[in-house]
Order: sequence, then structure tokens, then C-alpha cells
Amino acid sequence: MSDLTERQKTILMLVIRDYIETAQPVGSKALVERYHLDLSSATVRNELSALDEMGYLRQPHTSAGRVPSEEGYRFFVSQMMHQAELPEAVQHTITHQFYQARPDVEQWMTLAASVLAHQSQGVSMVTAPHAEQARFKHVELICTQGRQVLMVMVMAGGEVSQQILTLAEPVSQERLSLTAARLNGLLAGLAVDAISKLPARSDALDQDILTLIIQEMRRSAESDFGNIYTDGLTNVLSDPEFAESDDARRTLRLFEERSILQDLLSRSTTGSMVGGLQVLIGGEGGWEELRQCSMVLARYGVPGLATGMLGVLGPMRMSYAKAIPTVRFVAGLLSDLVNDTIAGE
Amino acid sequence: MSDLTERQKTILMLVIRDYIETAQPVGSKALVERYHLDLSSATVRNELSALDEMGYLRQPHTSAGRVPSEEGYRFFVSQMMHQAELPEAVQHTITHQFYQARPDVEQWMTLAASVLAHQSQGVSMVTAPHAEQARFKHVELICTQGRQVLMVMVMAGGEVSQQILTLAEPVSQERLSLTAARLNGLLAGLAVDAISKLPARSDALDQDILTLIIQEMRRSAESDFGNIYTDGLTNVLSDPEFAESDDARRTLRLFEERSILQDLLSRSTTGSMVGGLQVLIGGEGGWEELRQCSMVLARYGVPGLATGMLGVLGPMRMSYAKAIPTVRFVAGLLSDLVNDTIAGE
DNA sequence: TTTTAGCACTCTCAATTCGAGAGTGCTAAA
DNA sequence: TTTAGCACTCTCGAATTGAGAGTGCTAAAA
Repeated sequence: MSDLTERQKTILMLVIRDYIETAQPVGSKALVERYHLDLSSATVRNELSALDEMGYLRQPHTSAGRVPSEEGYRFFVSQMMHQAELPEAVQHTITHQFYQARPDVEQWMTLAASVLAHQSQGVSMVTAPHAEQARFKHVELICTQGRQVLMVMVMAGGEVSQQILTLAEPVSQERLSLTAARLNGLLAGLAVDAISKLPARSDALDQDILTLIIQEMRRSAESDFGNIYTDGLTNVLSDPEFAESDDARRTLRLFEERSILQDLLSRSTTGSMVGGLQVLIGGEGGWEELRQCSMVLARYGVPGLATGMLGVLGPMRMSYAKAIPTVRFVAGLLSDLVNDTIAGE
Repeated sequence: MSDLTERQKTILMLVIRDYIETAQPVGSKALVERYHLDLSSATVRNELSALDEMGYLRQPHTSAGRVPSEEGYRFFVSQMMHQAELPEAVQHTITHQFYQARPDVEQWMTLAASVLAHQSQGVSMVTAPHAEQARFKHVELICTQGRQVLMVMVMAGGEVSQQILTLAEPVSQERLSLTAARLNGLLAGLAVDAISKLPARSDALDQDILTLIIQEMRRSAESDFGNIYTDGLTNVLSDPEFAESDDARRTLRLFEERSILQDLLSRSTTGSMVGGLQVLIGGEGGWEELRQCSMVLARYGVPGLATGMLGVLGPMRMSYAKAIPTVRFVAGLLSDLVNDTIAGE
């Protein structure tokens, strides 16, 4: 890693920067000209050859320019990871947008996805905050018509789930409210384990609803994430690496199959983790379809109480210089919002 | 229109059917061979020439096969519109899936989008049912923490909206429940117009919440649709007409800009409406980007109470034979579900 | 009068060729 | 250790070409 001379580091960084911009293999002469290096192309050529041998660069074919290898990108990212900061003006704009939006988790997620996609010019993904060990907070039963009842359940972390029930026979709103009130008193603050150990209720309706609540809590606990919000799908289509062939299609299909995305995000605790961020380069995620892609991921929220993931996906030569600080900043912003919502003042 | 001889109709239908399958201009000789016509290619050639002159077919260039014009597709659709029915087996599968899903509007919408996309091999879009003149049904106020309050509002049509409020100072759950109870008694069954004419409440909290309710109802009434659910985006990428160039990208961008989709759907009351279905061929929708596309749309739900839209988009040579019956069937299914939810038993 | 066979003509598309341009590695001199 | 010079390699776009498919027209057959 550090067996690189200063000059080699400089040249490597320049090659990668250039390739990220132009998507073209970069040669010795072009490099010297474009960056006004105080070296001849022949010297650079020797260094390129050395970097090639060490595995940081590759040649698509004999006598073409050099292209970064996965190893090269890793070096690049590790170098720029620390310095990168989002410009203040951009930070303000984004913060402003969030405080302007309606105070609603769904709005925030959509907005986060939009911001990430626009800033990084990649595909963004954001999952709603989710508590591993959800504690019950409140239930409401609202009679919509006849035997149809709307059940709204709120978790301590702020998660809300709603469901339409069909009862065996019509029940008055009064009775529903009483049942809800009894259950609220009984269950407040309990986790699903504790709730399921409770003795059966004598009232049949109470018992039915209780069963449903347990069911719903189990279901929600099982899935690591609820909805996944994405944006910027079209960005990836404009990248030249996806211009031809059906690579683009196969990649996009990953995003339509939400289950795949879930798996991808939940598995991504592996990989190099720097400053709370995780950068997966090339096939590191383990998905064949994403061999040409990189991802910048981060977890946000309050550990143990409610956390979610967010990140950006792009071609391997994505603009890390934009993606990394943006992901870091938005993760911080969402963490603050979650914190405000959960912890109050 | 009916100045076509029987033979011309047959040939026209065959040409279009063939072109929809192969996406290749179809010539006289191929036509005779593939469908074992009892005619010589020369005769067919004359007929093709006639159909060309009448505007039903077009030649991409001299001495290539024929390709259907928009007029041709219109004829094709009007011919097959009536006969098309979804196979019973498929109907059963779909119905089964719906009754298997969790009874929740969001689930239904997602499922409908998925079914439409898979069956038609196009891009699907579904909007949630929405009442033009929403009447208030119920409100709940749940204290999440400190000054944070979750407001859940239910409309008569079954629409639910939730919102996080931050009050000026902490309020106990008891007081919130009382406020909710008072407002529920006062507002039940009223439309937004009636509510906004009500005299101001003496209690400050009551008044604040009332204002928010009106605001929220106005907002919901303004937008023709809420969320738009889509699926099958990748289907359109595999169509040969989108293989090259960035046409595909521009089309997909329409689907990321939800506001455009909304406009598109709300404007589509024009166009030929047959059997409750609307088929827009080529640029009929008025969007330049969709000049190469067709759409099959339908409205579902209970008119006046709660309706939504659903449909399928594909290339002009999409499989109408699948898309039309599928859209019709799913529209019927969703109408039944909405009906059940609203009208009870 | 309608259908068909035959023929000359047109146009596209895929394969091929070819030369310019960019890049490399190596060697010998600075 | 760096640089200039040179021969060599490989890609890419432009131009060329020939096969194939399709057409329209005319004259003969039904």
C-alpha cells in the first residue's frame, strides 16, 4: 500500500480523477499535457507501467491508456475519504428543504432519496427508520363501515402501521374505543415478547385484536426494512458503461425486485467501514450484477432504538468526491430528525 | 373506415399482428408464407399498396416491408377490443393473489401494479382511490413524546393521512383524546366546505387542530391522486424500439417525475373511450416523449365516492391483446374491493 | 375484370477493408 | 534518473461492397 512513492501516488490519483471525468482510458501524454506535469511522457510511462504491475491500474488492451482497477479505486477512496466535506451552501440548501417539507416520515424519505440522487448523479436508496426491538405505544380502532375496521398502531420509535380488518359481525365505535383503551393501558411500552406472554383476554374482541397486534409486530420485526425509497434510476442509464447491452436492464431489475435490495442492504455490514460510511467497490457486495458498480452506504438513526440505511449506487467510476460527503451529510441530517422525533426535547 | 373489403381487413390485421410479434417491417412474400394465404405475393402486394394509400400502413423507406401507422393500430384495437377476455385460469390466479394479500390499500396498489406489468409486459401505473369531495370521518391524536403529536385522519372513503405535529407546549394524552373526541362529534360526515364555515372553537388546542384538519383536507382535495404506484419499468428497456439512443431514458424520466405522471393521468379524459377503457395511441396523450408509445387506461372505483386510475404503457406495438383484457379485469377487481371497503355489507 | 408470374430496380444492412491516431515499450543518449 | 526517438500495436470511424428482401409495373392467364 505505502510502497508507493509520492510521485506515484500523485500520478495514480490524477489518472483516476481523469478517468472518472472522461470515462476514457488515460495515456501518458494526455496526462502530462492536461495537468502540466513537470515530467516527460516517457517518465510518466514508466510510472504507469509500475502502477500497472502493482495492480492499481489495468490496460484494456495492449497500447491503450490505463484504467483504474478495483484496487486503484480503493486507494483513491481511502485518500479522499477524510478531506471531503459538502460545501456550506449546499448543506444549507438541503437542510432548508428538510425543514420546509411536511413533517412526515414518508416525505423525509422521499426527499432524502431525491437529494442523494441529484447530488451524486447516481441511484439512491433510503430505508425508513426501523426499530429492531419495537415497543408498543398505542392502538386505535376506527369503524369505517359495517364490519370493516381500520386498525392504526404506533410503535415507540414512531413507526406507524395501518391495516383493514373484517370482523365476524358489526361492532359499534363505542365498543371499539373501549377495547382500544383497555389494550392501550395494558400494552404500553411492552415489547412483542412480553406481550405474547400475557394471559388471554376474557373479552373475545379484545383477544382478537391482541392476536392481530402480536402478528403485526412480529411481521414488522422480521423484516429488516419496510419500504425502500429510491430515486435517480435514470441517472445510471446515462452512464456510458451502461449505454450498450442489457447490463443496465439487469441492474435496474435489482431495483424493481425490492426483496433483492433488502437483502443487499442487510448484508452490507461487511466491507471496509470508514467514518461511519461504507464503500463497496465492484463486486464487494457479492452480487454478480453489481460487479461494475460501487456503492456508498451509511446507517443512520439512534442505535438500538430506530435505525435505517441510505446510500448511493453508481458505476465504479462514480463521483466519490460528491457521493461520499453527500451520504455522510444526509445520514447526519436524518439521524437528527429521528432523534428529535423519538427523544422529544 | 368500412371502405375496406373483407380481404383488406384480414390482411391488415395479419400485418399488424405480425409486426407486433416481430417488430420487423412485414413484406408481401413473408406474409403469404407465414400465414398460408391462398393468394400470391403479387396480389397481397397490391392490397398492401392500397392500405398504404388509405393511411393504415406506412413504408419506412422505399422497398422495405410495411409498418402499421397510428391509424392502423386504431383499427386493430377497435377490432379486438370486444372479443378480448382474460383466460379463466389467469383470472383465478389474480383474484387469488388479491384475497391472499394483507387487506391494506397500499398492498393492493402494489399488487395491482405488479400484475399489470407482468401480464402486459409493459410499464404499469396505479393510483390510490381518491374522493373528489372527501367527507371527514375520524381523527386521532396520539402523543409520541413531549410536544410531538401524531395526527391520524380518516376520510369517509377510507383514505388515511398521517402527520407529525409539534405543539407549542407539551399536552397530555388525556387532553388530546378529549379534543379528538369533541372534533369527531362535531365534524363527522362533513365535507371540507362545511367544516371551514364552522364558528371558531373556544378551546385553543381544538381550534389549532381544526385548522390543521381543514388544511390537510384542502391539500388532499387539490391533488387528483396521491401516490402513484408503478412497476415493470425494466420491461420497456427490453423493447427493441428503445434499444438505441436515449429515448428510453427520456421516457423513464417521465416516470420518476411523479408530477408529470399525475398530469398525464388527469388529462386523459380525452381520447376514444370504449367499454370503460381508454386507449391512447402514439402522441394522443399530448406528450412529445410518448409519441412512440401507447397507453391503455381505465378508471376504477365508485364514481363520486372514491375513484382511481390504472393503466399500462408500452411501445406502440405493445401487445394490446394482453394489455386490454388485463387492464379491464384488474379495474373490475379494484372496483369491487373499493366497493366492499366503502359500502360495507 | 381479377389474379399471377416475371423482371428490373431500390434500399438496407452486415461484413470488410483501410488509414489515421493514440498509446506503448525499449534503447540509447543526456 | 530522466528524456528523446523510434518501431510497433491496437482501436475506431469512414468508405466500400455485395447479398437479400421488397417493391412496382407489365403482360399473360384465369
